[in-house]
Amino acid sequence: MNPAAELPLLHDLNPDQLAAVTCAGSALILAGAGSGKTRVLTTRIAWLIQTGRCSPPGVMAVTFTNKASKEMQTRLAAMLPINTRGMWIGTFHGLCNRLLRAHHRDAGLPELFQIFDQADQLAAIKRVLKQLNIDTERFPPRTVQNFINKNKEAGLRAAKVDAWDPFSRRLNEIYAEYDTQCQREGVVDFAELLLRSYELLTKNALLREHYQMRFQQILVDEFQDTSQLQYAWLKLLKGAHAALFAVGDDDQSIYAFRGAYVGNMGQLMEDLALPAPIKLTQNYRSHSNILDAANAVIAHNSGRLGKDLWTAAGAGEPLRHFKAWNDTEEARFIVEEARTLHAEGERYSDIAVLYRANAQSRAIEHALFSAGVPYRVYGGLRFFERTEIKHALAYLRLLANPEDDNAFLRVVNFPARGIGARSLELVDEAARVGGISLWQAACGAGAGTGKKGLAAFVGLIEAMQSECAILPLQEKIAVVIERSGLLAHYRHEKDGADRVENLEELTNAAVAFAAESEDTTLVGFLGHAALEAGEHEAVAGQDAVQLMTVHAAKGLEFHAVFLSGLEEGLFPHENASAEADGVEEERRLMYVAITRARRRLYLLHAESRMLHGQVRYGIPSRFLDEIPPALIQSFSVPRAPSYAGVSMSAAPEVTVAQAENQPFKIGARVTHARYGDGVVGGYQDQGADTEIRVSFPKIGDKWFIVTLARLTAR
DNA sequence: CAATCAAACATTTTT
DNA sequence: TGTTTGATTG
Repeated sequence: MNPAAELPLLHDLNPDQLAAVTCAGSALILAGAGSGKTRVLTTRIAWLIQTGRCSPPGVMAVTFTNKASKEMQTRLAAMLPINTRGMWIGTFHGLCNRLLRAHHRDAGLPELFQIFDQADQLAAIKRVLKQLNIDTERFPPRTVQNFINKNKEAGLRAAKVDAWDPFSRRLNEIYAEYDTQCQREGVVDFAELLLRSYELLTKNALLREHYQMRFQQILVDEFQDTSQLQYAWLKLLKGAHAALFAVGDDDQSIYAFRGAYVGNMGQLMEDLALPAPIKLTQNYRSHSNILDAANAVIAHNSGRLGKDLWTAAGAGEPLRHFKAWNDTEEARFIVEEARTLHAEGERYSDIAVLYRANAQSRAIEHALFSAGVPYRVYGGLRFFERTEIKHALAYLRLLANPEDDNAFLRVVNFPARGIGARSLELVDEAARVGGISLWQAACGAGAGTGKKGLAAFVGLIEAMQSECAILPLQEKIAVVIERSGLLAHYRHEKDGADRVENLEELTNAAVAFAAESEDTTLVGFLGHAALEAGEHEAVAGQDAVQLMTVHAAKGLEFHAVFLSGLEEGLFPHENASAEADGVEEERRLMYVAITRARRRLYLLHAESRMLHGQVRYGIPSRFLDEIPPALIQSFSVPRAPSYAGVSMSAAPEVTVAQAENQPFKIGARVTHARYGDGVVGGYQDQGADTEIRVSFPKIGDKWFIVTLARLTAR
């Protein structure tokens, strides 16, 4: 036994984990799904420090999500008696932000530079396009945004981009102008955070050497998702002597479309002359039937680093493959099965429904909703992305940095204060001619001409500025949402109650931020808002079925997983076949999906599915065929071909089971599990299902599927 | 300026 | 099919 294993913190690591944790120098860890990756990462940091191999300030640990970085910090705090504050633990973007804040002058940025999120970036691009008088039909803002981000992620400034054809040349001109605008306004987008700090370290030898000296141990999570620029950034920081500990899984690389480059794994081995990756293949999550299925599917990919997952747990249940006639039946199956599982003692929150595309959630939500089964959909708008919050943040940004034209435009006339397109055009003109910001132009216009609205707006911002100057963060926010008129505006709006609540919640967010980060500055909070859009997760304590895309499920696990829509064209998605290695990436996505399940996995496919308002007939996904049949139990519900979607010519079975289809008389008083008392308003045939309309006094009319709705007579 | 309407459109999205 | 975007209109 390795003497190192005497340390309590290394107890019950398996041999591979132990080898990874205690390895010397740089390493690539190939960490399969559910193999204890996070544990290895945090234990290594703790081990490095406890054995005196590294001091806390010598550690940098990089993740992709705030969630992952928080989890790492929490676990470390539990393992180490010391404060983890000396370490740099955070996301790529968070750490770059930190670097640029500390050296803003060297990076050529104003002290209070602001961060654009995707939406801000898009708005800024639209402004550039307008200014350059560019036809947005030929150059859609999204295309421009992709072009800019792709190039930044590849480390290329506009001057370095190879643009030969007229189209890319024009795109590149827009890129250049966009960057100029950002620089003028003192804002950086997400990709810019990376590129700017990379350039800072490249150009500034003193700084580079300082950080290379400081960080002796650099650890990276989800290494397969790094972009080329991120990898270059890591290598730069690593320098000649530090150790780079990269943990990742090439089989779970599903973000190529966002610039992730799996090739970095092979490149790392080559660059650092590493012998072979350390493979963590023991899975602590799933039964072997599930793992065997995952292994079999992913084996169809080429160019893998290569690994098979195994488990000490038993075979477990077979996978269940359900063939539904259509998406409605698929959804109904999920509901019934979820209810059964729940009745058997499973918590709803341990059940997940995964799908390839968000649009698939609707049918499932509808069925769950009608049946009164609690559920939660991941992936909607997050807190800091809500319009009312963005408005409030824009006011705050304007206070911190009046040059921010994006923020200016967002709030100059919101709430409406009589500043129309005409006035704004004049301001815009003045700004362009004078080479000044909209804010400066507005100050001039407000004072000089008789533009009352503008003068009032300028006065308002200035008043808020002086009023807020000495207030603590949360009071600044309170003042801004009040004085700006945002609160009043939403209070008067009919459906504004939620928005008012969110605005008030913003002050709480500020308090929480100040407490957690010990940063009480406005700019600190704004950075936090841009880099951490807020939680996506379910409210703790609420027991609900989890609905999400397969992408969103990465890193999560559930007792039971329903994988819906396993049809050619949907999963693998039809667009994927056009992309290089597209199908292989879809297969990795399938691999991620399968490995989410602990005990039970349902594979669902529907013969016909309503897609974009049209019935589409799908053949079962090739991925189903790639799973050994011995692992699968297949079944379906026999059904007469009377469903309109299946056969247009078949006569509808109107006379069958009429009583069962319409269990309540119209006008009957019923009670619903969720909505309480109501009155039956009518019925409607919806393909295979009959729907019932119930009027609730407070809520209004609701439609339910008769066979699913939990209605009782009263 | 808000409200309404037709047209376009619909993978995935850690920051 | 359902949502989002933009253009038109009162």
